[in-house]
Amino acid sequence: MNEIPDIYGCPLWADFTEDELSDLISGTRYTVISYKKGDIIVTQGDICKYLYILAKGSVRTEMFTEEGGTVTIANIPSPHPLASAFLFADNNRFPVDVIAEEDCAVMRIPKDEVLRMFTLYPKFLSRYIAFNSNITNFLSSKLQLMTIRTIKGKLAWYLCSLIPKTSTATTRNIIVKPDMNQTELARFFGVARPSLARTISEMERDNLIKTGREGFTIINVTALKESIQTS
Amino acid sequence: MNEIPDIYGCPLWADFTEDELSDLISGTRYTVISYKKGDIIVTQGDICKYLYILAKGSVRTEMFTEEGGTVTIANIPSPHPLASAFLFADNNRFPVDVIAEEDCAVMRIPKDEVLRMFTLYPKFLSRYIAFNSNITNFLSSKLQLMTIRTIKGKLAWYLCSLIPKTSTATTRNIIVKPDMNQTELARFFGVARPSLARTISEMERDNLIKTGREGFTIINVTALKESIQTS
DNA sequence: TCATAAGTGTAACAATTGTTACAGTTTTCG
DNA sequence: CGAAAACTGTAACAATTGTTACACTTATGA
Repeated sequence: MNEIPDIYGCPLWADFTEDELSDLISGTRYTVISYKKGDIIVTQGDICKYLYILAKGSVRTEMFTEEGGTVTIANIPSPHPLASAFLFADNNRFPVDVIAEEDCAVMRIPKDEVLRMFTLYPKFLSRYIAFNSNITNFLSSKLQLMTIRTIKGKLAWYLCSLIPKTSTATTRNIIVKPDMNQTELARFFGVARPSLARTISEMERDNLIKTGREGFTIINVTALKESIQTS
Repeated sequence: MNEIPDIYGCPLWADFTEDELSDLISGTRYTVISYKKGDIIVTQGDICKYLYILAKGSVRTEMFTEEGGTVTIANIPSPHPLASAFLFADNNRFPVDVIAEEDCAVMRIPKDEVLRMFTLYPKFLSRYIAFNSNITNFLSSKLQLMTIRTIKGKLAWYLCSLIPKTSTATTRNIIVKPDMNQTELARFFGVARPSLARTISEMERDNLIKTGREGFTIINVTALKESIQTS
């Protein structure tokens, strides 16, 4: 395990004790491959026969990280699985290139070994499924947001999603506070920052919301929800 | 099994023989619940403790329940799993309401039973993982498309994705043929049909592509790829 | 074959968002 | 505290896309 020290934090065995992990790894057939900065690790169209775990370095790709990962061509840092969703998909080809952004070490576990690990370590199976499920959930909500056409709709959707469940439908003047500032919110929505600011002003003018240091105040939940338009 | 005839075609056991499926189902603890049209099957925020398989009817998922403020996300036909990605996710709460679009029958398998089925039927496990992986891949490519801002970029991305792998980067005049007409393509891109037609005209005018009965002719692959902008 | 439906090309105008620039406010940190 | 940085509000203008309408072409089926 000394050769691959960085994989401890990998979400696939995040909740394992050191002994469990040691047990899991030592009984598994795998290879570790090093890449120089700029090397192509996998090419678009390659068939995915291994579970790839980035142990060192970072790679450049258009894939998604587990949570908060953006659509952009982003650096996936180690330790992180690289292609967990392609290994068992019916179409198991990489849709993108994966390129070493710096010197990398990649742990490569054959598909049948992964299946064996599933049967021997139910906890690993759970984590694997949970990991992919998390990605699905992240992508779903991201896609939901993207299908809303207008900035007004996106903001309304987002603010509504922040309403505590204890509120009733008729509650007025609900205060919600995003954990992002306006600039981050604009990037999250995929819109230009001044455009978001303009929309906020308009919604304030139309008495849908109020803004202040405490966050956003939703004046009329029903009216706000009605301003969500998906097409 | 007579009570739940429609689940045969469920993708989770699409490749099972009738005997295998019979074996799988008969040894499993589950309940079948009927809903009338309009019934709420699950509510946003509910913790997902079961694998839900829609055996009869169809459902729609909505983001918000209050009258007037509903946004339909998707219609799901039977037989289809309803929440396979939420059952094992770290945040295992439904993000949406699920409402019966017509009279429905839902097969409900407890989480621990699903785990037991995984260990007893590796084939079922494979299908379950494949199913979720397929969803992830579908969502990824959909989201990738949605993040391209311009119609020109979307079309360029799509046409490039249709280029056969045998073509080299320098090949010119590649003919690709979408399996959708212009109207369907516009809906696929999430844009208005006349807007797509206008963009096609502009790209023809700019000598990026040609159109004809045989499909699209990509005049210059490199130039086309450069017109993909993700922002 | 011919009437009808479906699909496509185009134009004028409206609506929305992006871009750029700048001023005012708030936060951070030496 | 006070300067610098980060953040926010706003405006003018450009770019893109949506909406609506209509003519034309192609496919379909009685």
